[in-house]
Amino acid sequence: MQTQKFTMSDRVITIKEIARQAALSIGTVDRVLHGRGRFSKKTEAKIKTIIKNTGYRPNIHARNLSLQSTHEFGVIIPFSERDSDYWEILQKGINRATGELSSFNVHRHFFFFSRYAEDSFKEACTKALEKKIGGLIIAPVLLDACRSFVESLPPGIPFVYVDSTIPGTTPLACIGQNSRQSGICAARLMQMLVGKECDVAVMRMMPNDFHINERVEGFCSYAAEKKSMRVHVFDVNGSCDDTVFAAQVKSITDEIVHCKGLFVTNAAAYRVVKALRSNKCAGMRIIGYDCIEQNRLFLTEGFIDFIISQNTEQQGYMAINTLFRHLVLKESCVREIRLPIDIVMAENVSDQR
Amino acid sequence: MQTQKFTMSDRVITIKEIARQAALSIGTVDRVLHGRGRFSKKTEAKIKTIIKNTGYRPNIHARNLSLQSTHEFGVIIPFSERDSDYWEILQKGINRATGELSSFNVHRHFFFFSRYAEDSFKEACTKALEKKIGGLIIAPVLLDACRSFVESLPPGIPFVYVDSTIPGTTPLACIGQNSRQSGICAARLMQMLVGKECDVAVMRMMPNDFHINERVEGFCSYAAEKKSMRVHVFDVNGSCDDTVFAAQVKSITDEIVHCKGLFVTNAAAYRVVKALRSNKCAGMRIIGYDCIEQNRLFLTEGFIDFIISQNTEQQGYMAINTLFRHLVLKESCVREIRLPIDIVMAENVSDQR
DNA sequence: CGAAAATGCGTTATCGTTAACGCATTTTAT
DNA sequence: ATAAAATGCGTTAACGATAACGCATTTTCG
Repeated sequence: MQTQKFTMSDRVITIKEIARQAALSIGTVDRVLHGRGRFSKKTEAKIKTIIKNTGYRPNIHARNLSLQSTHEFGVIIPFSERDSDYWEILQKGINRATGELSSFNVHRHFFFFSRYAEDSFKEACTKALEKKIGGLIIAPVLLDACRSFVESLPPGIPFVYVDSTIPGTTPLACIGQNSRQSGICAARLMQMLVGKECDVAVMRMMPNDFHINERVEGFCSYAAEKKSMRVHVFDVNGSCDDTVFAAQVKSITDEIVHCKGLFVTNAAAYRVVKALRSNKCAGMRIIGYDCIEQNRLFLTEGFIDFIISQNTEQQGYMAINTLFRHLVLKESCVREIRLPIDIVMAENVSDQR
Repeated sequence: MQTQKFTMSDRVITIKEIARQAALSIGTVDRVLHGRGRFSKKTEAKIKTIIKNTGYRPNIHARNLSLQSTHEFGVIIPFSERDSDYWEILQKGINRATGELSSFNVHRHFFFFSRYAEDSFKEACTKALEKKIGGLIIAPVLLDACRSFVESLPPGIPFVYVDSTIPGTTPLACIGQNSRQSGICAARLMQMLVGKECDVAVMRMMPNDFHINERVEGFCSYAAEKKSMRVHVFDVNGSCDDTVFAAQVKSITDEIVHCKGLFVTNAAAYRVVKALRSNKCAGMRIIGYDCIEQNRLFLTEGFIDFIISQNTEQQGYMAINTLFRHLVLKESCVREIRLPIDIVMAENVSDQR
């Protein structure tokens, strides 16, 4: 036998059982449970007491069977521009999760915006609301626009932040990584690569958002504290095409040529490698972010030494899962999920997601 | 509205719908679906055709509601002995998964055995079968005993391997890590720590199972290929108490004192650190395995440089999840799950599971 | 040949939750 | 004062899958 029926002694508490104990009908119990009115204060108290004492938990199967409902989740994230293939990985995790939950009729709808245009964000939000969505996953990269959106959100629509968070707002959960600590990790690894008493360059990718600043700060503070590497920070605009990008990199080549290492503060490490390739910076150690395909390739080929992974796929997966547990299973959830800082190199990239 | 009812156009295929198309009753359809006899070849063919064409998938909620069943999973793993606190982490993952699945009445039952006693393994297996279990999670550390057990298993009881696998057997899935590759990772990291042209020691923990041999092999082959470190392998018995263990380590101190690094091939790194502490091996770089509490502590305190994590917690989680998806949701699953090789150091240990 | 067994099917109650509906009372408004 | 509205409850039909039960036919076998 693969399964066992409940025995009598198991005492599963159902609505019927509550109704029996309260000497009322299941209809009344149901109305109290859902606060749909048509009951007296006295009955409400009586039933709620029984619910507490028995630890009643509704049967999800019966609920879902009865409700016959689909669950539509909205996902408001930047679309993949040149400097943010990153978001594609998040989509993968979201798709994996919704795939696993297809039996529950969970569906996701993407609403993309441009990180550089607040209006496109607002438009994405409007479209999401039009879709009669049950919950939202939001990448709060545009702080102000996002804040005013979530504050205007009708109550009862929960939202989960991925990537970062906005203080003072009330998400169901926020899922992210400790950016400053990841910068510290990068510095530690860099120091191992180049040894102490070296010059290293940091490419602060512009526009420098919250994460990027934190990463730079973490990196620099480690170097300062350990009195090891001399850090030189350069600002590079990442929102341009490859030619312009390469030109930018080339223009600072002379200043970084004496550096033994280079820390690229976002997923653009592969672009830097391409730009440097034909140059005199051969042998320079490179640490970057995010396990996107191009970075993986350069890792295995030895052009990039380390990639710090944000576990983005897992972030997407957990975001959907959090909404699911809250909305479908009606369970409580963890409010803050910190994902580990994954260290990826040529030798362990293959099994990395 | 958080949810939407199906519209007419959605065309959800139910048993009733199949019965209608076949001009039969739902009872007959059900009997065909479950192969419970009492139907003609002709009706069987007719119904199976419709099922294929429509892509019918049973509604899990209705099924589970109707079956009113609990799902009992057996977990056959070594108990935590001195040298394998490792298995406690697996338990954590298993408990996390079963916690999340409590709404589905999924329960796990642990059956522990000693890695050093085949009889205790057989006893654990017998007890598991007595419990009328629907599926099994097995740590196949005792190859022969395990092989003959799974071959004698009544068909219909699926089993999932964690930690490693046994060729030639037919598990539902096997979940593990590429041990050899993890040894290569360790070697790469070690080389970064000590530089080339160094002596390093490997503590091959005995009894040396499959994983441990693979790790050693990976480590040595990297060193040989890169023509970098000179590797010295020492066998150390891990299945003894701290005093005896320390004595063993002490007895080889003279031979390893010139080594700049030490690679401990299982979770016992913290024991080695303790044994070396009062000794002359200060400053020796240490790389070990598994994120157990004692190793985490020594990481943060700087006595251990790197821990290769097998993601054991996740292994436990995925094992339960695999059984769940197969037995409860009746979904197909991935046969081989390779978990990433996680690199843990002081700077990223805190967010690591 | 005739009783017993097997075959091929339909009908129905059940699982727990939901929500529409119905029906007395009681309260509110004109 | 009286119609209209609100209150407080019970009843019931879904939702889809399952499996027990029943009832004709047909087959098997002594």
